[in-house]
Amino acid sequence: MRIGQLAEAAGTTTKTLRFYEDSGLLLPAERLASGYRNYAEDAVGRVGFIHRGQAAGLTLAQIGQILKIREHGQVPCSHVKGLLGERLRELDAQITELLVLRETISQLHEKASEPEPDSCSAEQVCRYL
Amino acid sequence: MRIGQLAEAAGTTTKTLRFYEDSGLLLPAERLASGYRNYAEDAVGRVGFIHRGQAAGLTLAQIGQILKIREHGQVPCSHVKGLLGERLRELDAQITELLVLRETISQLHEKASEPEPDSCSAEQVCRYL
DNA sequence: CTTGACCTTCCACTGTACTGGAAGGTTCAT
DNA sequence: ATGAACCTTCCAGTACAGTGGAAGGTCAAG
Repeated sequence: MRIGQLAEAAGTTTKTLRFYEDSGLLLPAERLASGYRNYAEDAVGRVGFIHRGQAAGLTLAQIGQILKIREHGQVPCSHVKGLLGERLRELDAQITELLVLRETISQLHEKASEPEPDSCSAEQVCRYL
Repeated sequence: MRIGQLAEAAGTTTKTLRFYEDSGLLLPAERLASGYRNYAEDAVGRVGFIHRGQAAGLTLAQIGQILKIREHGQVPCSHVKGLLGERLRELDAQITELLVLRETISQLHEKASEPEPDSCSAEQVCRYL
């Protein structure tokens, strides 16, 4: 199948597929006499794997690592487990941080809603921040 | 004060201060005969305001808007309130999204921890994703 | 008079995941 | 034979908030 058909089947664009090849996520495809890329059926699965990895919050670099391990004939299970655990810890930290920030902003927002519409002093930029 | 002293006093770098000037967040400073920037004392407060804005999750562009309003002699209170409200809604959406993602990854991670260390099929890249 | 710390401008690069567009080649239907 | 739809490569740009470095000017101390 040509690149446009793969893009259609995998739910992405030809631009993105070429970008994935440049990034080492897709192996360089076989070429037709015309120079067109000619993909095997399993390419759809590979792109699907990339999408599932992204949905799990992995970066393309991390997904690339998993793919490389698989290409070397090894099973990436434990590596994947490590990545997922790492991602989980990052997420927890990120969520905590955002909750703290939400609290801060919520307080500032309430303060800014108080009925005191005059007298911003000239020296400071804004008494709410 | 020269740029290095302002950077020291405000807890940032000279690079960043010049970048702020280029971005319109700091007004072009007065120059000494040597060409060196010569800042007034209140510049420290202005940089502090930028930092507080960032701590509240505003972008430099949004902080720049507030500063511009102030420069035009107006009070930015209601604008700031609007920005904070907007930021609050964005944060809530972001937090919700991350919690969903956390749940997804948590499940994948548990699945990857199950005691079934053999039999990754050859067709798929990894049975955990 | 030179060394070192400081300053100036300008250009390019960082990371992430693409996206846009130009210039040209291929394939197929009409 | 010509037009549309597809493909190729390569270069550049997006958003964000800076950071790195080169080439050169300034200032005080030794």
